[in-house]
Amino acid sequence: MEIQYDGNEYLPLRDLVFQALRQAIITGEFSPGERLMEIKLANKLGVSRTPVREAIRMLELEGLVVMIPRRGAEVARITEKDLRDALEVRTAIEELSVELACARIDEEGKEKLKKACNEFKDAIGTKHVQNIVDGDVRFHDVIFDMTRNPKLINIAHNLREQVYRYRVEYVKDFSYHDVLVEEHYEITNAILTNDVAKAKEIMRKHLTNQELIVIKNMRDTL
Amino acid sequence: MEIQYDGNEYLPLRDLVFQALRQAIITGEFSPGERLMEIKLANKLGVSRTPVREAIRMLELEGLVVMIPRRGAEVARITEKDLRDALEVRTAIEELSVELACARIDEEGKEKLKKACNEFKDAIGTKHVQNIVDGDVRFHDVIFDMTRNPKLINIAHNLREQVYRYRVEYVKDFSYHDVLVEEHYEITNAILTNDVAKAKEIMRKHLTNQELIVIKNMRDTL
DNA sequence: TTCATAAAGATTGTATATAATAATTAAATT
DNA sequence: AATTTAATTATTATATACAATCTTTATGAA
Repeated sequence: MEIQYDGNEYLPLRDLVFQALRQAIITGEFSPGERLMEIKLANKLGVSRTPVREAIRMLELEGLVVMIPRRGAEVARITEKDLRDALEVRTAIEELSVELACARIDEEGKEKLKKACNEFKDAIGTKHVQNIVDGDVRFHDVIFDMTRNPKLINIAHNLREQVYRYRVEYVKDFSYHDVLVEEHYEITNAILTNDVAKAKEIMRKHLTNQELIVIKNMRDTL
Repeated sequence: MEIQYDGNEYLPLRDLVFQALRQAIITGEFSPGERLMEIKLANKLGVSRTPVREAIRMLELEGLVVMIPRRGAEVARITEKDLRDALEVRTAIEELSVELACARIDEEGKEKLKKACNEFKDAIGTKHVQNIVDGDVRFHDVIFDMTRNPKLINIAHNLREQVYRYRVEYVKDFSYHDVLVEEHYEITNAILTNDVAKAKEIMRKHLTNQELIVIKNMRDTL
């Protein structure tokens, strides 16, 4: 875990700490249930307790840590129900997203979508988990961006974060890779041809598939 | 604005400050664009800057304040686009809610729903704005609760907060009151008879109506 | 007057200090 | 040995102190 200074822009330490801690949590560097102790983290990151505390407050609202009064923060333990709940909402958000994307897409959006779809296929080709996850994130992000609705984007990102750890597990199972690519292409074509109903239908199928597999993987892991 | 100690439970100051500030923002005690200065708030509430700062961090993630680096926090200015964006997502969330409510309702839920629906009618009868707003909140909360999905509930509450100020304005216009009561009854009946399609349809209409009127009111206010 | 510049003050950002509470260990008692 | 109690340590919660930056006011020159 390390603080990343990004470019020349000014960013308060709390934001850098927040990003560092978030990254560590969603990638699994911190295990669920693990306590986040301020002094330890502050020393590790080379800052004082103040920015660490503020970052933890932010992670709490993101749902990535839970606070126990007078005891501190610990990494949120994700239950199967939590996963189902998040995916239930996420499905509705992603369906809305493709609907809005169909309505608001422009030429630039079409190019970006095709590009992201092809790049995901390439990422699958590398058989490298992080590449694949990143490619998937970027594909869905292109669709989110086309909604031009920052609040929607915010919620979608937050829901993704909450299940990120288990989605990575999912991608490790190579047997689903071809289906994933196929579904992305179908979604892309439906949006490009403005077939709203089909786009929503496939997106729903895409996420339902994921849900089943992710939850199965989760059970196996435990 | 005042800190409210709630019962015997222990709650950190930051949470009390957070609730006090949130209340002040959504009720309009603080105007959009107004700066939130730490020392001033700390003195007003009789605490130090630390819990105030932490509360502001939380409000930032809720979208109720925006941070300008090295300048501090100010109450979020809500544009017409912000309202549209929030209501766009809220519609999808509320449609999902009635769908899930239909699937997961039990006897206790049915009673609660009928009760909330009747109490909303009574609240309208009082012609008292705060009563009406509270009654409306409780009605929709009963539906949210029936989803048994805490993440959905969280998101729904957050979206409500972001437009609360303007919804109050909306309720002040008495000419829509009868329609509101009628729509609540229709939604209630559709859920009780498990008519998912109708419940979703009316909920969508209910929110679209609101959107139009709230935005009209907003334009008039400015 | 108007603009530019400098000084003063106000405010946030970060660090540290103190207080209150929780967790752990050691001691004492049964 | 097991259990309770006391003492110690660790940790969070809150308050304050200091540093960096922004804002405002005052001053001077064109």
